[in-house]
Amino acid sequence: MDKNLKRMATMHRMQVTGLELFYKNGYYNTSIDDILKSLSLSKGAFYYHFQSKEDFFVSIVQNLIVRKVYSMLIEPIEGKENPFRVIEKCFEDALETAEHNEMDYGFILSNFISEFNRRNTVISNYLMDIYKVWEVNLVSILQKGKSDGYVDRHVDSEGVATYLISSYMGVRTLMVQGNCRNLRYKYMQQLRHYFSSLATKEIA
Amino acid sequence: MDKNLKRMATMHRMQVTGLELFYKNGYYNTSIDDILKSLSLSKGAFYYHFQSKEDFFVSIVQNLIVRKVYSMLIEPIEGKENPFRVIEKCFEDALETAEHNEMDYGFILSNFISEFNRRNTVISNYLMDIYKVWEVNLVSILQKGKSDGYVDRHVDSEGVATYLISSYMGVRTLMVQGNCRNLRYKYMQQLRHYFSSLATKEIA
DNA sequence: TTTTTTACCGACCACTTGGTCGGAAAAAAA
DNA sequence: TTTTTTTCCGACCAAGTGGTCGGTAAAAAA
Repeated sequence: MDKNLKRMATMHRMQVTGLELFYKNGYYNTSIDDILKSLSLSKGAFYYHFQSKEDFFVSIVQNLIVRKVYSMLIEPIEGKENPFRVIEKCFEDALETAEHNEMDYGFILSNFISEFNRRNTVISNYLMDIYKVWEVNLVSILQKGKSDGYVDRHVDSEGVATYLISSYMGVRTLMVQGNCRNLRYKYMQQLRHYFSSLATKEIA
Repeated sequence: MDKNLKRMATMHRMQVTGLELFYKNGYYNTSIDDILKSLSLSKGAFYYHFQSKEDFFVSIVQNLIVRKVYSMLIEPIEGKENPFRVIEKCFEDALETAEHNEMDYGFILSNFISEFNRRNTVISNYLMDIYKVWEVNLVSILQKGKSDGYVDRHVDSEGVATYLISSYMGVRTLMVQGNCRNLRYKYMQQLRHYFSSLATKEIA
């Protein structure tokens, strides 16, 4: 069941290069030939492993994109500390990584959600699944933050999660055009401001 | 200089239909033939009026997209009232329009910025020009809000503008996937929350 | 060793892409 | 009316597009 190593290896190579180009040029602006050329592989190899361009992309979403988002935005948000500080740190790190990445083309998830919105519901659904996990994760950490006394009890966790995701997706889109450092700084500052309005009002 | 009415009319028809399809399917996923077919016009007509697909799109940006963004997000933000209320109203209206639009494919400006990010700098620049006007407009109304006593003097207007634009672009992207009503509600609620943390701390 | 399966090649297919061009209606100018 | 200019037609082009398919090395099984 795992003896098909060659198979897995080739598929993985294709997926990695595929994602690279799809992310860089967009799905519709990247041909299978482009990917094959940069891998020195042939059409036959591609259609031996994947049924179609769409099938190929779905496999990329489920294998690579999912992991990227998890490791960058979902897994770092855990622990019993102050959720505001945790999210802050997570976003700051993510933005900093993007800022220092010479090859940044925006937030991968948001880019593809935007590109496939209403144009390919199959792919859209897979992408939205990742989004939902992220959202649920944010909500749960905020809820825990309430019982831990960090988050004001009147706060609407789902609303906050939506707002956080929205704003993050937005800055990431803007950051591609340059001026990242400034954008990140301004964004983080306002994020902290926003958070401060959600924290428990201490009388200390 | 304005006697070329026929010319202007045909060009306008092409631009309107072009924008429709570009917005719906994306630039790279829409061919000139698609547009021509839905207009019952020929290639000759197209290349008589426009030099290339790119030139065509630029003209759409400068003639149609600019106006859409202005009328929806820039012009409504004027007046000497409380900037928070004005922006709130403007965003609420914009989101409501989107929500009730059966043919909504997201925020037009953000969609194209995302699609052309780093892939076509010429078009990107024209799009970013619109973004900048929007930003400047938000900043100036916030600054005025300070002297009018609505906005706390310590607030970083540019930071707020960035945060506002980011979050707006983000929700609009999310709204395409449905659940718009809920998203809009949650977003607006958090926006108000955020604003409340920026308002002058009255002791009344 | 022989046989079978896996993995890959690359010519080929029908179709679409952005773009060109000679010409012809239609409209305006003479 | 004739001439000129404007507007548009549609056949055509080279270069792709996603996808198929008969074939073939290499690896695994017999």
